[in-house]
Amino acid sequence: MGTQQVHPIQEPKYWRLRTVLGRALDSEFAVGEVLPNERDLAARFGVARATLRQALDQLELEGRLHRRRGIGTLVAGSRVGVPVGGGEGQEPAPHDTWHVVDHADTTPPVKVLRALALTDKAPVHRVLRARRTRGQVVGTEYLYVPADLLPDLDATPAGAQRARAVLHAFWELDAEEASRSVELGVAEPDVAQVMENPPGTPVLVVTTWYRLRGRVAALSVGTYRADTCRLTFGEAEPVPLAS
Amino acid sequence: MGTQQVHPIQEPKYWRLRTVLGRALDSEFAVGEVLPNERDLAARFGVARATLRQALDQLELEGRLHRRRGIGTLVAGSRVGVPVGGGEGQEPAPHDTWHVVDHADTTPPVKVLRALALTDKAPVHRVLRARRTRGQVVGTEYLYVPADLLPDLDATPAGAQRARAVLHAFWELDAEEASRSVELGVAEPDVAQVMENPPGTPVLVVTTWYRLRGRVAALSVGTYRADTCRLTFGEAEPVPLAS
DNA sequence: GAGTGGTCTAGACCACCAT
DNA sequence: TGGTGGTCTAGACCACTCC
Repeated sequence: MGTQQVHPIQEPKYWRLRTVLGRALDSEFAVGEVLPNERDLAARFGVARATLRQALDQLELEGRLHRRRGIGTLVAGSRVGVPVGGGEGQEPAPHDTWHVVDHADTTPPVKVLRALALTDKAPVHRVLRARRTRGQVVGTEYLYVPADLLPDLDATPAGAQRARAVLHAFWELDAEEASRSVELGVAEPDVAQVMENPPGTPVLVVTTWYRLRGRVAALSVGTYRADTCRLTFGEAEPVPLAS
Repeated sequence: MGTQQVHPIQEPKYWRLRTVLGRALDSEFAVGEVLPNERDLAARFGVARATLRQALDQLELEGRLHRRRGIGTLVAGSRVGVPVGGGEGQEPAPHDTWHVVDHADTTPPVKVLRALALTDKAPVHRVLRARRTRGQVVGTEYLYVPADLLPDLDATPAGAQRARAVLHAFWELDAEEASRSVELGVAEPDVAQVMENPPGTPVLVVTTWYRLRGRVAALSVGTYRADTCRLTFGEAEPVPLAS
């Protein structure tokens, strides 16, 4: 049988490593436990450190590992469910809170301007909030509201105080959440800083269109840590899917 | 001023490169255009190829680039919106179709068993479908239905034919979509093959719980290409957010 | 065969954290 | 001060695609 293949599909080393390490995480490690360091692990499996790191990158994308510089590589627990809408009767749990960070009148990104059908001269409120679950910052949100939607807003306060005023005024408009989308992105430095995360970290970007009197009135762009978050829609899941 | 800092925040080279290349994509390249090859780009920016590739990895995560072995690195268009639920009146567009691939009676993953409150002895239907949008496979779905929910199913057909029979029988139950969640994952080899994608590609994993007569009756696990998909909920967005 | 991205190596140095 | 992960280098070879 001279045509027998030793490598049936030519599986890369790092993918094989990912599988092996993943099984080890299931059977031999507890959540929060620290793995051997990368140099030792690489030596143990007979690969270069860069190859070992490729395998760890995969497991980190899956939310099964956390790596902290100066500390080590830790086994992650299951992701926390973060309600992002759809469930109309959802009352916020006490361990799930918003923390208003800041307000600005800066010009929004071009994408936002286009979605709101505005020119770059139109004044727009931008409110930055951070979302905390069990003490951990899991995500941030930029809310963009055209200023002419809130004519009765007094101009005196600034910063977080003004942000709260904008939020309350916007809530009183009772705009409808018309649509929502989720896609993958990476954390820009501004949100990364709020999320206590390095820039470039994978994030889930949630865009919400608000409608008022048949028109797109406002837009919010939420950014959630992809490593620790599982976004939930509708009611909370009947049974947790923890591993 | 001897304490002046030359590198205020010590920005990594690959992050700076990502920003520079990202701007170049906006201003100097058209969708579908091929970038210079990695060796030339690395030389042009005076970095090692591995560093250049780190920057390209980031841009690929953001869905701004596609890399094809043997071809080159191409500028990606905006992501395609894929409706995944919530919009009750959503009629499927002609360019958005499901293609039933296969049926199996294999034991589901442990996570699924636990969510359905089943033992690993209980027979469960597993239907695999692929979702196509404009000729491109954008995602796959495993639907898990306990066999005792479909007692009237005749046992004769097999493969895709049986899969369709299971789907129709399940639809007639008219189960309620109780909850839904989205998280980040990587493509396992089985779904990667259906999606015409290499294993390890980032994907958005959509889990849907179906409820029937107050009980969790079935579960579906959808897997969508994170590079090309933007998942949409509710109505289609009023204004596309294309760049 | 020539050109592309994908994988892998063996090293080096840096930033961060604990002690 | 020593250990950790993060970054970066300069190469090599492989798999795939097109001509």
